[in-house]
Amino acid sequence: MRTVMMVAEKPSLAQSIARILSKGNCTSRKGLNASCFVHEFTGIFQGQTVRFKMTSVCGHVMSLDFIAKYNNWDKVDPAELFSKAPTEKKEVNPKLHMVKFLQVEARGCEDLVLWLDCDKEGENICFEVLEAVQPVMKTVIREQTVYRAKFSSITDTDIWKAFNQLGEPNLNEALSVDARQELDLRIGCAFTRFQTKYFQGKYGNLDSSLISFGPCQTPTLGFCVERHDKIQSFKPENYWVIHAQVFKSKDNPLFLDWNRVKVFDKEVGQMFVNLVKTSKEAQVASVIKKEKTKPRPLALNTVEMLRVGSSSLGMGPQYTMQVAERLYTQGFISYPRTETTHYPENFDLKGTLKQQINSRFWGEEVKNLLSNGINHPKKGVDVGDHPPITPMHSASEEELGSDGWRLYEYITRHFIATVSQDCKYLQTTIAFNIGTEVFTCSGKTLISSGYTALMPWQGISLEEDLPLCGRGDIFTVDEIKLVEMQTSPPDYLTEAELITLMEKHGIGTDASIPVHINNICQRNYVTVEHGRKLKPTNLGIVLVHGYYKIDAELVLPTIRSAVEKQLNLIALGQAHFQEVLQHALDIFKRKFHYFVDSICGMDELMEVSFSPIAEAGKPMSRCGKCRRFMKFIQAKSSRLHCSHCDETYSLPQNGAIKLYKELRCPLDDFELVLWTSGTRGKSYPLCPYCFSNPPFRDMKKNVGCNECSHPSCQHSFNSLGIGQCVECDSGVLVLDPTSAPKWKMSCNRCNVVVHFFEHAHRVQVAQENCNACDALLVTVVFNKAQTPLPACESQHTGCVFCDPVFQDLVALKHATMRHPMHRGGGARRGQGRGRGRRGPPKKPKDKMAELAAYFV
DNA sequence: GCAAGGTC
Repeated sequence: MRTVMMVAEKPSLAQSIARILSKGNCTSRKGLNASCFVHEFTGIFQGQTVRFKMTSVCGHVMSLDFIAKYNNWDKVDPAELFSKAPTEKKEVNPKLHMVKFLQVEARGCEDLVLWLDCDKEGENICFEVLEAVQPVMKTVIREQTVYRAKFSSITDTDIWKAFNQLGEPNLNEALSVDARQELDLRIGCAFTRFQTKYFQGKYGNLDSSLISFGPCQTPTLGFCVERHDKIQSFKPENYWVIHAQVFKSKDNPLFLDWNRVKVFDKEVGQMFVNLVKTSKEAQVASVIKKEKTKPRPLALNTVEMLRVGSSSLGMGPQYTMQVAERLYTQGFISYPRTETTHYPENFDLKGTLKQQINSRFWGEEVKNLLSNGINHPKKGVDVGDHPPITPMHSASEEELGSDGWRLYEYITRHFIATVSQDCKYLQTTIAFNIGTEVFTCSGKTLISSGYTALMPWQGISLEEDLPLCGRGDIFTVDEIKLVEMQTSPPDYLTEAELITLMEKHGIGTDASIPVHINNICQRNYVTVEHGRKLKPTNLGIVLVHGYYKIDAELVLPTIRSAVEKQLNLIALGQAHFQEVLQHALDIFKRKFHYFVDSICGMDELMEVSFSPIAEAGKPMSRCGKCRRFMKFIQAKSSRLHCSHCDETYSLPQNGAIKLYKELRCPLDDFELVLWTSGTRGKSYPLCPYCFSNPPFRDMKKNVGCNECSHPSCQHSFNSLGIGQCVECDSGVLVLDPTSAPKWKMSCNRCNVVVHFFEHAHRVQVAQENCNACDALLVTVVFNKAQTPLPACESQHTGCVFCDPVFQDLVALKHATMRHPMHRGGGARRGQGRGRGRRGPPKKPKDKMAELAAYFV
């Protein structure tokens, strides 16, 4: 039978669409990557009975990157990233084997129906899918075999409509996304690498190890700094108001507001006070009663949820999304990433409501709504992506956990509020004439609380009851005074305000806004203060002021919208992909060169907040080139700096660094340093030069002497390696010569640490191998008086893994069980991830012979 | 190590 393959953007949509098209009659199975499902059913396609296979991807299949050699920060000039550096598409998540999965499922299919989300990104993913599956699909001679389904919501009507009006994927829209990806990659990486390297090499106490730049994150930071500048430049101003107090009966005084509100001149204020004081009476000029409405909220979309999460629940946007994601995958709420604020026409409002009928918190309101009739939701915007966020299932706090419950509670209350009545209240305003001036006071009385019963934090604050009175009534003036006040500065931006600004200027999307905000926090450009207000750091301020000084467009929110306008021309078929891309790259390349040439402008600002690298840090190890002391700089990313050679050498992070006995690397003469991790007590020496410039082809970057394959150096794993790691596949257990008297060997790849021979006087790796397991033998020397060795021997040479004499002196514990020597005989019982038989232990080989071919 | 965009 002819098979039709259909692909959606995510597993949940594949399921929904399959359920609709198969009328609930499909069989489902897991795909080979365990994330995606395949739903199969029989149906009619182009008047023929066919087999449908509905599956999905997980967002983008591919992502763009430079080819590997252009990802070396030390060897590539960032300017090359604008044109010279080739890019390639890589699988977003190689572990998912998405291409393979799609190919396995598509093999033999005759037709492909693309059900990706109906936006430009979705269109782009269509072609990613297409490229993966087309080579394996069955070739048939037919006018069209690839179809695009365009749906505006996930409802039976819309899905069937889309199915019956299949079109074709839009290449231009997909290309506009390709162009956006390439621009973002080239521009972002070029600026980020240049800034990072430039400032890292120049300032010692920078508090970020990465000085990133991006067309979304930089304007986001810009908003925060803009507010900071407003606060800084704020000049308080004095102003004066008249406070008036009147009464009808003395025990019920009324405080009135002046109709002119305030004046900025004290003399003028005093003049008005004098005019007012001519009268001892206040005459009621009018009493106006108005019925007012506070409207129920629109259906909930992502950004509104993020705003409320931040402002009312105290949860940051990134965290709110994590919690929402969990609620969604557990089936408690609908899909949490949507811009839509309008329920689809056939949305089951009552059904959704009924699920909440037994809640002890809002069950009563729900019952009332169901028996008295629900209100029509307000008309919102339907962007055609996903329905608004609603509860899908009743839940309890115990099931969801504290934050999960708080978010669920909000989403549910919000949903019920959207089908509740508006809040209605009566506003009474009494106007008084006192002398020549008019004063008012107003009060509110509730007519019906409506939806605010569910969202009490939005309830109107009721003021004191006003006295009953009518036009012409006379009150006694109790007090008139001129009060001096001061204008106050604005406060730092709250996350909620920032989200609003980003949304308004089109910076990021519902899904990426939290990521950008999180980025500027992680890079230490802003800190989150009390009340989730974002306060820029010195670094953040200097960067933004620097951009303003050099090229303000780099930080203005228009940077994105201008580019997007151009990209849209590609999508509309009015401009060619290459033309637009080249044009934009050209502009940004020039901007980049201008920025590089003008960087001293930013330096002038940096110097105020940060100290030059030459002044920072303390002398530690000697440079192999000039034999002078290099300085150890500990700020954010620790490194060594040689002020004489003006070179900076990076070091491993998250641990302590100290000089290693003034020992030197035999290759470059640099003095070795010792890295010690705090928690696991692992340590290894490293050469500051080799760490960034691996001397051997098989040595990775950023590793210590314990992974160095130098054939004879006393610190390399050739000299100190004992045997294959008991846990990982590629590591070697290396003796830690600094660990005495609590001797240990640790894996040079993973976290395994093996303690042995406590209190031994000396532990040395011998030349011979163990006959049984091929590991190198170890010679241990104990103090004669306290030796744990049999027959008061003070010295013994044997295999750490196999020698019975050593058995009680090596704390191999569970790790032992997986060593080749101890395999079999049930010893591995309960040891979890069995890997099956492995090859013989990798003993450190003698590489002397290979040396010539080896050196780079 | 870098961007922004999908999604898990």
